[in-house]
Amino acid sequence: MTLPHPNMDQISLPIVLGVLGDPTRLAIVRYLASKEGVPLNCSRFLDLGSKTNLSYHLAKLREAGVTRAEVVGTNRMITLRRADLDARFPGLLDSVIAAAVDDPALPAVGGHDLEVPA
Amino acid sequence: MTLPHPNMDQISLPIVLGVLGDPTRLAIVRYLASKEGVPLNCSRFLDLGSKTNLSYHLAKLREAGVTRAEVVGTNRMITLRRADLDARFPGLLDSVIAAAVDDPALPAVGGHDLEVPA
DNA sequence: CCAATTGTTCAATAACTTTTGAACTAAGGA
DNA sequence: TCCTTAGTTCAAAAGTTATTGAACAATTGG
Repeated sequence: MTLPHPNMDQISLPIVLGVLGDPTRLAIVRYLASKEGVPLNCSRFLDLGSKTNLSYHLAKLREAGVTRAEVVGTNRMITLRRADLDARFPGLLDSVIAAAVDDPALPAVGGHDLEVPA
Repeated sequence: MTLPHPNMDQISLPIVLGVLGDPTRLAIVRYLASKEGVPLNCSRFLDLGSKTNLSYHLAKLREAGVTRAEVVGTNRMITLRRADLDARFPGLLDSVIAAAVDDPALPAVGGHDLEVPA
């Protein structure tokens, strides 16, 4: 019931960079960073692709050690592994996120903010 | 006689990350960083692969905007585009290089330091 | 001019990555 | 229990990337 994650010292620089070298995954990371602290479930990202495709990209991010996925009922709550990444590769995540925030070519998540109903 | 390079505003974050997401190319960048200021020709990197394969990887780095290649006689002198990368993605190159320096899994360049003969 | 040096290009192949749809599992609510 | 919601797995197809060797081009030095 818990999903496999690398532990901190198993996180590899080339693998992390390779995984981040994809617009869909960079958009996921950017969105996670913009909602840091809030755990988000997978369907939050459906703007970026089909359910199956997101399952694939989210697995890549998790297996690389970029995100953590917690199983909560039928949901998987996704968070950035910021502390681990900062410890392993100081400054890397911050600079990637800062650059991603400014990148108009990346696809966007959101629009249909279902919260705050009335 | 001059090779094609993207100009600074054409350098793309996902492409740069993708290109750096390869151990051979990361090793090239790490070595360039360790010799910053010194322009190096391609054969400096032959420890990392065949001539043909290096030509491929060096072209990837150049086309992504990570390196600059100047034609000098029959040599191509390779340098990191540090100023451009720092301006476009502040902190990114520094954090990647710092992490690469500490990565024992990356292949190494050097050993046969031909300089300083006697 | 000839030969050596430096690096590129080309075509082939091998190996990986991305995307898709259909089928599936697992939990939760009516 | 049955239905819905959330997400995974699998296999196939499509696309991309990495690696190789042989052939090529350009410059330099003898």
